[in-house]
Amino acid sequence: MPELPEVETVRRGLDRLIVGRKIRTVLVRESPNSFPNAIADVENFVLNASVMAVGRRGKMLLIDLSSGYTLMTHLRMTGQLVFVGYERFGAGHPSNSLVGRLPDKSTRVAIEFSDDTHLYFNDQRRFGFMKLTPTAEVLNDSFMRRVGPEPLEGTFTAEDFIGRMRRRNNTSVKAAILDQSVLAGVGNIYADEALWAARIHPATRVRNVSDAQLADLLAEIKAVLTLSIDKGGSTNRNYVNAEGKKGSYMDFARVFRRQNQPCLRHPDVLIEKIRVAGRGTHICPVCQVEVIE
DNA sequence: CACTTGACCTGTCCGC
DNA sequence: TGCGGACAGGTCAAGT
Repeated sequence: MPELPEVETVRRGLDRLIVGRKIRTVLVRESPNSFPNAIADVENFVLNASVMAVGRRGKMLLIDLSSGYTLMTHLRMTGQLVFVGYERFGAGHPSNSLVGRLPDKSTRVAIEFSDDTHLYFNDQRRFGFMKLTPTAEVLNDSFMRRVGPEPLEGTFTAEDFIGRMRRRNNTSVKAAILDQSVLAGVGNIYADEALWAARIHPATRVRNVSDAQLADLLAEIKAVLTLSIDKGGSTNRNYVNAEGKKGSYMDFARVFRRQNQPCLRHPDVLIEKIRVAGRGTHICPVCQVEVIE
């Protein structure tokens, strides 16, 4: 599921909902990925610790605890982090809502806070993980060492982006912007959206994209990520925020999952779905023409 | 080294 | 209904 806007939406929700709460119990369901740490570490460094801050780097969530440890959490394709407070007992919450049904069969980790509220890590496909790392060693994590700049930070310039893209001159421009070491946070949805906006065919080799086009592409990446954060992210299938609610960006999507619907620039032309870089890819065949040298 | 492909899992959808 | 296959928001380990 989650790309930068979805992970940032979850982060903002958790920042509001769990900071300051103290962990009373942690239940880990058998899973190859969640909590590979020794149980003793969980008991020593998670139980009775309080949540100090919730950060994000690319698609990685960083839940800092008062014990000096961080819960590094990656949602991968279908992960969810949902806080359940007291509302499940209150009026106005339909019993069939996700919040009302948690935990469920895809719950991998259940954290109970000392005030009887809960945080559930749900993950249908079990690609995601939650792992305990000393906060001082978070930056040594292999993902953290390799991940590229945050696209929405002002210090990330077009020159930086062009330089990083040029190292991937021989691959498709879509594969390049999906590469988290080039820049952080772009996934399949926003790659397609930004490439349509910049009028670049996703299969075009980077070497055949001009510097001016790359600068334009970065501007469109920033614009689409910003818009999506504003809409609470995209719910294509499973994504929900920290309150179990869906995002609305898909109502604004211009190409993603709009195959066989008209291009917003060319009402007579239908969006096509093709395969690029091993991923389902949506294009307007008129706006986006592959440049082959 | 750069680049591509398959694997990791579970669930859903589509065609027969 | 049932069954097989393709596909799904990400990343990494192998392969070429």
